[in-house]
Formats: sequence, structure tokens, C-alpha cells
Amino acid sequence: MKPRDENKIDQIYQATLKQVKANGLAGITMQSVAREANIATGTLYIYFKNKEALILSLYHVCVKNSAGVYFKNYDPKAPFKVSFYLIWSNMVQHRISSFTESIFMEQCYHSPFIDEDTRKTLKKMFEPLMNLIKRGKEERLIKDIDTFWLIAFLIGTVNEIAKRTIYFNKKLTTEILNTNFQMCWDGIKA
Amino acid sequence: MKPRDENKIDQIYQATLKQVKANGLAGITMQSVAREANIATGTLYIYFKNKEALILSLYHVCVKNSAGVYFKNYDPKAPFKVSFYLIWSNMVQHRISSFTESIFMEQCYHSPFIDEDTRKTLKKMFEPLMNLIKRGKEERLIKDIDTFWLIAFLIGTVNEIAKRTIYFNKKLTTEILNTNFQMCWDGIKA
Amino acid sequence: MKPRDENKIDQIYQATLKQVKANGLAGITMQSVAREANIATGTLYIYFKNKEALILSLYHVCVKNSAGVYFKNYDPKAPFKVSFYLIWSNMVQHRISSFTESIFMEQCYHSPFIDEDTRKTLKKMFEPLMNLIKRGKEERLIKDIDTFWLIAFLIGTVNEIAKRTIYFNKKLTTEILNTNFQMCWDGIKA
Amino acid sequence: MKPRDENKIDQIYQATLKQVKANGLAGITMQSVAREANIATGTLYIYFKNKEALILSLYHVCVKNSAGVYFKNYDPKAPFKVSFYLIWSNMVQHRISSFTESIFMEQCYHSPFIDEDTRKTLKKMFEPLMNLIKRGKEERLIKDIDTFWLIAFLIGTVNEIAKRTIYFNKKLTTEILNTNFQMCWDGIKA
DNA sequence: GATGAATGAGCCTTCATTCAT
DNA sequence: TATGAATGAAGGCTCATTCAT
Repeated sequence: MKPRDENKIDQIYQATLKQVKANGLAGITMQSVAREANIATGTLYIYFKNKEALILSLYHVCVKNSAGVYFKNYDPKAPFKVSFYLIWSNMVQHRISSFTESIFMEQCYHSPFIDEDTRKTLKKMFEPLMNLIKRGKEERLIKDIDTFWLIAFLIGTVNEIAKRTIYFNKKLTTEILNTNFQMCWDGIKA
Repeated sequence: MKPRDENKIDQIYQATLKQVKANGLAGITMQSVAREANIATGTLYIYFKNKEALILSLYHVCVKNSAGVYFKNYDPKAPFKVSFYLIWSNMVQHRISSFTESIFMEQCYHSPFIDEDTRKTLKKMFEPLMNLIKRGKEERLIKDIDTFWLIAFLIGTVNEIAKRTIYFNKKLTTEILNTNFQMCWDGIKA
Repeated sequence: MKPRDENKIDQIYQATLKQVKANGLAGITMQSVAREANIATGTLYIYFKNKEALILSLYHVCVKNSAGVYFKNYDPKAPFKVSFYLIWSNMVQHRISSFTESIFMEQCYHSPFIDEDTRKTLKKMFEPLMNLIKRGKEERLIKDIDTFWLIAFLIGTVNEIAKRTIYFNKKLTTEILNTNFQMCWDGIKA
Repeated sequence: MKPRDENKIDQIYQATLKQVKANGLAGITMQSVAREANIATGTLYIYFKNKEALILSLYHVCVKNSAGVYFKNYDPKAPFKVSFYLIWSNMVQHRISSFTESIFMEQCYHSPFIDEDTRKTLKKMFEPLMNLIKRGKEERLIKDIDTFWLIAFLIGTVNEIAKRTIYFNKKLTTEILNTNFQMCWDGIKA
């Protein structure tokens, strides 16, 4: 299942995301995805075994993409706050620029498509962040709270900032980004 | 004549929520809801015009429920931090205890079932919170940041705490609740 | 199955006819008939065993009504042409004034509701007419053609006059009636 | 790729007509039509948007067919009575040979499937006949009666002859045809 | 008898999947 | 490989009929 026209797979992914954004996960059909991707219905089944495989596969790609972007330019040797700000703002910006993917992932989370196993791989992608947080605690820069909750705090703010930027059609200026970061930092700093 | 069993509506609501939790919004069918509610398929249509009406109606009930609980015991004359803590912990606890409803609302948000209008009514329910935040700023207790982002910060943390409590099967002790509140408060306090 | 409120049966009949006129035989439902008749659905089943029984019963009533009216004031001893004119115009006028019933009967004719037996009873109701025609032939007043076709000719013109009067919203003046009769008479007279 | 089997449309039409003849318009279901046409239910929806579209479409085809046959071999320059006989007997014969279509059209007429517009196009198809009738009046060959009623007379007889030929299983010999025509002609001739 | 809520079989329609070209 | 017509299982919904009140 690795046919030559790799580019066509991306067409299918994009078509799927577009459909999910427009109609929700419940609203996508193989025909509508095919139509959106400008291919025949049957062609979908050359690239993906079935609907579940398509969605699962896209889900994995989205998760991998996220993780990749989150840690872009991350230098484990840079000072803690610099690294933390970098990752935090990477996350915010990626969730905004790839908001369609975020919606898709969110919708998948409780769907029958995603099984428990798939759900857990998500966790592993955040290990670099966990390690950074641990280091912050060791350096006495941030509160001595269970890393689990520190990350919850961090992700929660990131998600909501992204959501609201999109839904309320806000422009996320550097000033606003920094203001939000300030709250987040004040929340975790020792 | 058999009188219309008003409490049957609640049976249907509960059945719907259970199905959504198990299979996602995309996975519910009128038959599965009916089966879960121990009624015939046709009976569903006595109480709700169609599937969309059922979901929309349940959505409204959930939203109304939430707002009601969020501001339970809220006394606008109490000191700011007391009120803020009350509402914040109400939100966390309600989102945990009614997690199924939360999932449902989240899934609805991007579905074709919920229209723009419905989406906006949601906003109004949070006005008491907005007023409290404004008061906090006037009393110089919290940062002078756009209320919009202060609320984003607040809700983001609340959501993620609830999510993780459920998904990772954590017990939310008073200690953990307070630790999380501390982060949130440090984030917004002046 | 002869309950006291005979009047209610007529309500049901009228409601049925009204529904058939509005939506065709395919369009009637027991609930719509009940609603139109201002009774509960269940009540229908007190007066009629089931839907088929209701329709069949109404069909018979309509047929009987027709036959009754067709031969109203008919005196077998009156001169042939007088009798013929009387019956012919009775038929035209009845089919117009009871047009809803005519539609109903026509729609029934090819429906699964009406069986072969029922269909044949219709034939018997026209025996007086057949006898009159035979007499006309004996008196050498009308053509010596198989009575079967003479009646076909007669009924065909009657039906079409009635149909067009209704569909094209014509007013059937005595003049027009007589003009049409003239054609019919010229057609059959010896 | 399997090309769209255009002749399948005719299979569907024939299956529909057969079902209507057997069970009436009220009795047809998409599954029964599909089964009769030896295709899957879903295939019906490739060729017709829905049940209404199928019926409407078939109705139009039937009407067009009729009009085509009615005026077959009609030469406007031929003597009046010749033309009149031609059309009259065309009508009789077509209504008999395509009796299933006739039943279908009749049943449609009062159904919710056929709207007012559709009903009116029917009228236009008879314009050549109307012109012939007018010519007959100008040539003083037929009675000076409103064309509307002359046509009513004509169609009424045609319909009833066809109906009875079928229902009573008669063989329409040339002799019988001519006998009937004689009545019709005597009815309208000046 | 009268009511209308409840039922569930069955209808119309959709859609994941297959298959002939 | 690509196509899209064909399939039929399954979903939303209706409606004849029953039944508790």
C-alpha cells in the first residue's frame, strides 16, 4: 500500500480535512472526499484499505506533524525559559495555522475510529516537553508540582488561545501572544 | 389514554449521552439511542421531530445545565478571590462530574447540527463571569488584560484539568484542585 | 361493528375523501384521516377493522350512492328518450357534484384495496340502464349495436364531461348540458 | 469503468409500469421496482434522484409517447374525415396497446407527484387535434359547438372503449372499431 | 366507547465497498 | 492504476395498528 503517486495521498488528506471542517467527522463520506480530491471513489480504495484506515492514517499524520512542529528549533541546551517560550509559542502557532487538523483530531478522539492504542501513542510525542519541565523544576525555576498537572496547565491554555483566535476571528499579535505567555509563565514559575 | 411520559425525555437524553460517549457523535443512530433508552424507534419521534432536533435540544439542555452549576452559590457581594475560586472550582467539578455532557457539547460544536445562532447563545451564559473578571480588574487584584483572554486562560485550564482527570483516571483531591487553582491564580493575579 | 354514533362514520368518510382529493389514495394515512375527522387514531379502529376495511367500505358506499342517484325519478314507463335524458343528466350531474367520490373510486380501481369481486358488483348497479337500452333498441329508436358498446359510449361521454367541468372549472349551464346530450343522442340514435 | 447503461432506464420504466398495473400507484415501492427491474435498490438512485423524480419522469415519457402515436401518419392536408378517423383510431389503439401507461397516467393525475405545471403541458400536446376540429367546423362538416366540448366527447368515447376492451377482455375487431367510430362521428357531424 | 402514546415493520434513501472496464 | 456504476446493508423516518388509561 505505497503506490507511486504520493502526492495523491496528500490530496486525499486535504480533502478529508476540508470535509471534516465543513461537516464534522460524522459528515464525511467516501464519495464526498473523493469528489473534493478530484478522484474517483474507487481510487480511494487503492490508497486506503477502507474508511477507517484513511481516518486513522490521517490521524497519525496529524499527530506526527504536530509533534514535529512543536519542537522545531528546540535546543535542549538553551536556557529554560527560552526553550519553554519557544515550545509554548510553537504550539500556539501550530494549533492556529493547522486548526483544521486540530478539529479533526479532537473529533477523532471520541470516535469509534480511534482505539485505545492509538490514543496512547499521542502521549509519547510529548516526552521532550516532559523532560524540559522536569529540568525547570530541578533548576527551581518553576513550581514543584506534578509534571502531569504542569503540562495540563500548559496545554489547556494553548488550546483555548488557539480555539478563540479562530472562532472569534482574532489576530494573534506578538503583544497578545506575549501577554498570554506572561499569564502562563506566572502560573508555573516558582 | 396513556399520558405522555415526560420523564421519558430524560431517558432519551441519557441514552444519547451514553451513546456519544461510547461511539462519538458520528456513531449514534436513532435505533441505538432507542434501544439504550428501552423504547421503540418510533417513540423517539413522538418526543423529537428528528435526529437533529434531539441533538440540538440535548445540546441546549447541557449548556443550560452547565451555566446553572457554574454559578451555584455565587454571591456577587463576596470578596473577589472567594467568588473566583468558587466559580473556578464549580467549573472544574461540573466538567468532571458531567464529563459525558462535556464530550457531547465539544463534539457538537463542529458538527453540522449546531448552527451559528446556537453557538452564540453559549456566550451569553458566561456574562456573570465576565462581570466578575471586570470587577477584579477594577479592584486591581488581577492583571489589566483584555477580559477575553483572561477568560480564555481560565477556561483553558479548567477544560484540560477535567479532561485529564477523566482520561488518565485521576482522583481530583482537594490538594490537587488547590494546586491547580494556585497556578491559575498566579497566572492572572496582578 | 355497528356502534351507536352512526354520524361519526360519515365524518370519517368525508375526512377520507378530502384527504384523497388533496393527496391521492397513496397520500392518506390513518392519522391524517383521524385528524381531519377530529377523532383520535384509535377511534378509527372502533369503526373500521383496518385501513383496507375503511377504504373498501367507503368504496361500496360511493358506488351505492352513485347508482341511487343515477336512477332517481326514473319511471320505466316513461317514453324512452325522456328516460334516457333523465338518467344521462343524472349521471353527469352526480359525477360533478360528487366529484371527490369519483376521484376516490377511480383511484381505488387499480389499487390493491379493491379485489376482483368488489369490482364486479359495480357492473350490477347498471342493470336498469342496460334494460332501458335494450328497450330503446327494440323500439328502433337507437342503433342496433351491442349494448355493451352503447353503454361504453354513454359512460365515456358522461365521465369526460364531468372531468372537464371540474378540472377546467367550467359552469355546466343547461345549454351546455343539452348541447352535449345532443351529441350523445345523435351518436346512438337509429 | 463500467459505462452507464442507458437502456437500464427503460428497464426501470417498464418495472414501474408493471408494478403500478399490479398494485396501483399507492402500492409501488422503490424496492419492488428495483426487484422487478433486476437491479439493486441503490442503482435506482443513480438514474433517478428519488421516487418522485422517477414517477414524474415516467409520466413525461408516457405523455410524450402518447402524443407521438396519436398523430402518427397524420397529414393535415388529407380530407377532414380521413384525418379524424386516423387520429381517433390511433388514440383508441394506443390506449389499448399501452394500457398500462394509461393507467399510470390516470393514477398520477390526482397524486401529489404531479404538480399543476406538469398537468398543463399535457394540454399542449393536443393542439394539432384542436386545429383539426376547428377546420372541421369551418368546413361545416361537424357541429358548431365549442371545440372544448367536441374534444371532451371524442376523448371520453376513446377512453371508455379502451378501458372496456381491456377490463372485459374484448377483442377490438375492425368491425367493432368502426361501429364505435360511427357513433362518435354521428355525434359530432353537422 | 374514546384517546393518543407506544410499537416496530417497512419504506425511502445514503454510502462504504466492490467490480467490470 | 483509475474509473464510476453497481451493490445491498443500514440509517432515518413513517405509519398501520395496538394498548393502557
